[in-house]
Amino acid sequence: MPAKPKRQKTRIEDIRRVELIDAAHRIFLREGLKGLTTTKICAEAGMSQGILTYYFRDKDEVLFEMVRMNNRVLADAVVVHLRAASNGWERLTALIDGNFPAPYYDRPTARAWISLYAEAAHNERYARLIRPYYRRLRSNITAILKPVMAPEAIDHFVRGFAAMIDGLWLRRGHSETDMWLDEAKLLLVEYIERMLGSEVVARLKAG
Amino acid sequence: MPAKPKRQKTRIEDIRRVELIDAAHRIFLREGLKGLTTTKICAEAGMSQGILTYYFRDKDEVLFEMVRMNNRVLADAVVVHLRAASNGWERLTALIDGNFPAPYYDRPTARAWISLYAEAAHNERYARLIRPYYRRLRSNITAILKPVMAPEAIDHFVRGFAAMIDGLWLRRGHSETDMWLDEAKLLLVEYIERMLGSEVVARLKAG
DNA sequence: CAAAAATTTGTACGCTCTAACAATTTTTTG
DNA sequence: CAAAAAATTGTTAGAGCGTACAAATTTTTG
Repeated sequence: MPAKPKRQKTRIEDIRRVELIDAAHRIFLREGLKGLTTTKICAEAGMSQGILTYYFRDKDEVLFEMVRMNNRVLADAVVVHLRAASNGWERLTALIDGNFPAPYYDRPTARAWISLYAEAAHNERYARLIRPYYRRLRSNITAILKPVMAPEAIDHFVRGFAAMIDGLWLRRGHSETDMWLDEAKLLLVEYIERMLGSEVVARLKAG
Repeated sequence: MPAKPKRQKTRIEDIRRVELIDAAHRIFLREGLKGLTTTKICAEAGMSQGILTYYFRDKDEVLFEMVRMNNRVLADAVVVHLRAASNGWERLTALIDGNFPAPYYDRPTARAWISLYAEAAHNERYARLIRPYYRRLRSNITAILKPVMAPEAIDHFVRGFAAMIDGLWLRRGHSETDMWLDEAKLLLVEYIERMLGSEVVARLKAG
């Protein structure tokens, strides 16, 4: 057996994979999970049918890579926001900004992700794809609130906060006019303020 | 042309339709919208394949009737709760009870309805099926709050409240343990209390 | 430049689903 | 009870899907 079974790979493999993932992402936003077929992905990428299974095991691997890429981008954005924050309150609002990225809180995006969530409900592999998102949200909030709140109170708050975030995305997908970015962010800020109470908020703003 | 084109129908048509709708409902809760196929519906009802298109135009008509039946049952339950309420505050909590019927706030139910919502996002006919639910919720809340709040404030509140309800259902579908009935109701009651403020709540409880 | 490897194409198989429908059985009617 | 109507069955056509794969093309290698 050779010491170097794989030589330095040409970059074309990486290029094609990214092109296909991008194409899948466009279809996904446009037509949801149901409309995401191999034929459409390849056509959108300007390639022929068979190429997909040459660069990926199957269609799901394209989808999974797409979701992972998205999660990574979102998580990085949150980190950037968090770094810029100078106290607990700003770190909380940074989480809001991170979960509602300005240009992407639109109906197609909301619709697409809802379709993925729906599938995840009956498919464990899809469910595993989504869980990291919540784990990170939970751990971020917990870290921020730990200095100023009791653990059980934090858990209770996180459950409500997470539900609110999900609900605001769901409402966004439901109608073109029923929900919009500023309103969603305002509702979340109000939620934090009223649920934590002015005393905790003051302490958050202090440190 | 005869004066009576349709004579007194035998009840068997109504029986079969209900049986098929019930069967569809069981499949729907068990496997979601994606698992709801004509073959499975008929098998579940103990009939043969072809019978479905004899009593319904197509599969979607079964689904639509199923949803309409469900909406009717839910709406009736809300009305019962509302009748028993003696002031504004109780009417609000009655809405909560109506939207979270004790034995049905479980994972299969949540999953199933999420799958329907996902489809509605890309299918206008499905979307029309769901809208009445929100219209009723909105109009119920508005009627309750009109005496004690400004119209714009009511709209703002309703958007948050509706998002919270949706989010709590979404969270319920996501995991077996992350959300449960008492916690969901508590979060909603807290939401109302904190968002409306003690003064408005006091006035609601007064009348 | 020729051989080998990598890349791309187009086709085709097997699967699942919906809806249509002829054929059959059961029930009602006169 | 026989004819007509209603109810039910089982099959099948047709469309869309994912994936496998042989063949063709392009690029790399020596």
